[in-house]
Amino acid sequence: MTSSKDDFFNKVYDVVRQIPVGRVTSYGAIARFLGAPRSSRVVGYAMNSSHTQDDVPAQRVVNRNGVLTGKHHFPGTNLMQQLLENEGLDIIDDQVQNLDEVFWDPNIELER
DNA sequence: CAGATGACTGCGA
DNA sequence: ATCGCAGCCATCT
Repeated sequence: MTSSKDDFFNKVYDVVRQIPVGRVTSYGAIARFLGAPRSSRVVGYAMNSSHTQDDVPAQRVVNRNGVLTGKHHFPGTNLMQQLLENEGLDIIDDQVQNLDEVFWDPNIELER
């Protein structure tokens, strides 16, 4: 099926699913991997619809700062932080620590 | 159809 | 170094 823009969402979900446990990535990295470095916001929008996908660990997707910008979109209040900490990550003040160590860039790991 | 919003990013002051 | 503004693209109202 020749998909259309829906394929973009699908690609986003696919990349997010490939994020290893204990790692995180940024919206811009995913957007860039999809060939749309300027569509970082659209990636976030796709995550907003990620609730339709059960296999999308959206908690592993943070902004370029390593801040859990989308944590407010999760049920509860600190669920996103708890999930990441459960994966072995250190979160302080809704911000991922050692971001350089846990950062997972699809453009590098997947070598585009 | 047009305007506003958003889980972002980069540049300028 | 910190704060603010503009750009970009898809969806929502």
